[in-house]
Amino acid sequence: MTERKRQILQSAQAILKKKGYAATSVRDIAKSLEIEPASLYSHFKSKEDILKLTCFDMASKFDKAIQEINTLYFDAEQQLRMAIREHVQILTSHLDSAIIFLRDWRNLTGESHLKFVEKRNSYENGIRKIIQTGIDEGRFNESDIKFATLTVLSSVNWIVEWYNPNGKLNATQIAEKLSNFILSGLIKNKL
Amino acid sequence: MTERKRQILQSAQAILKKKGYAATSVRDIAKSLEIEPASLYSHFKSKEDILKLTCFDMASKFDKAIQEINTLYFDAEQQLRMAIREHVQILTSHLDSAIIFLRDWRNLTGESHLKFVEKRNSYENGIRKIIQTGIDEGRFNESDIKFATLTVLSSVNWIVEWYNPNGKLNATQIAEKLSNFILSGLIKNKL
DNA sequence: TTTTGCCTAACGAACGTTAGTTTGTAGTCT
DNA sequence: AGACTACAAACTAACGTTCGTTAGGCAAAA
Repeated sequence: MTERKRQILQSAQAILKKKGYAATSVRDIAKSLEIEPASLYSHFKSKEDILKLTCFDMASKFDKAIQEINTLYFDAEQQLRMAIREHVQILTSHLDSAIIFLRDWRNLTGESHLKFVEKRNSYENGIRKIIQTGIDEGRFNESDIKFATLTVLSSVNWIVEWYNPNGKLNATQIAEKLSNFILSGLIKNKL
Repeated sequence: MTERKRQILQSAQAILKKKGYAATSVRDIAKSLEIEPASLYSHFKSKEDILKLTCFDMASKFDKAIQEINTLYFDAEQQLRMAIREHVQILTSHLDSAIIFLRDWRNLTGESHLKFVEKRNSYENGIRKIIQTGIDEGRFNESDIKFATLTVLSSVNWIVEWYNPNGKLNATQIAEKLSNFILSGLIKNKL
């Protein structure tokens, strides 16, 4: 990927984040770069190509993170804390892409769509595995595992809806707060 | 609203849910009803009119629920449990509309957009007020109140991403599980 | 006889994309 | 140094399609 291509991609993502993929035209993207619409096709095969690159680039970041964590021999609580920290870190340090990744992946078509869902499920399984370990260890409540996984992911992903890079909480702080909140819901009561 | 209009609205919502507002054409909607695209304009002023009706109809349901709860003299925990139960109930019993409401409100333009955001903030304030009461009562942790509110709403709203009307959990059961999870994150540790 | 619900036909605008060409720049050879 | 080559990155012009929407009319129900 050339420098220029990366530059254009970034500009495109800023607009896609604002307007959403389906509501953004190729002409919108071109205008923000002050080039002609046709010029974009020197860099990308299609409009969907931009979406594809964005979604799969993010997916691979998440994939890499969860795989690393899954190979570490920490206990479930530590693993979950790490996973949440990494997740928040990825989301907040690529906010534009993250929003597109979370909202617009549905616009992927054909094989891309299938592959994306596959990757998403695989990540979800990584999180689920950690929670399952916590239950096996006797540390986490024996709750509905699917339910727990989705609740964890939902609260983490929703961050992009309100996160402000200039706000008082940085990524690490958010991750810690969220971890405390989530773990108090998972960890067995010590009464 | 005539019976026919309601019928068309419902059909439209089923498609909007699947494809998203921006990616759905008026022709798509018409085709599913086996009528001509132009015929839709006997019932609706515009495509956005359909979105507007859907979003504000849902908003008013949420609005009504939170206002009722806010006038009741229960403690914060009870109020929050009620709010979550009502919220889940509304989401799951109007799943198509709920998904459009949550995902596609950004496509509202002009005054509708402003008004919608206003309504959303007002609802958010209702939830925040309950949590604040819990803190004042000394029952909830003195956490970042904005953070807590958003985390509660995120986990509740994410339900629409995985809820299956034919699944083993009904709305009430989901609400209770979620309430337990959320409250264990909010309620002070009794150690 | 008015109203409701749909029709046909068509409008201009915007859409994603293509073909073919020009421009600027960096490196290479004489 | 100056000429030649190669390539990246943009351009102009236009393509066929789809978009949301309107005007005006027709048939059946109230």
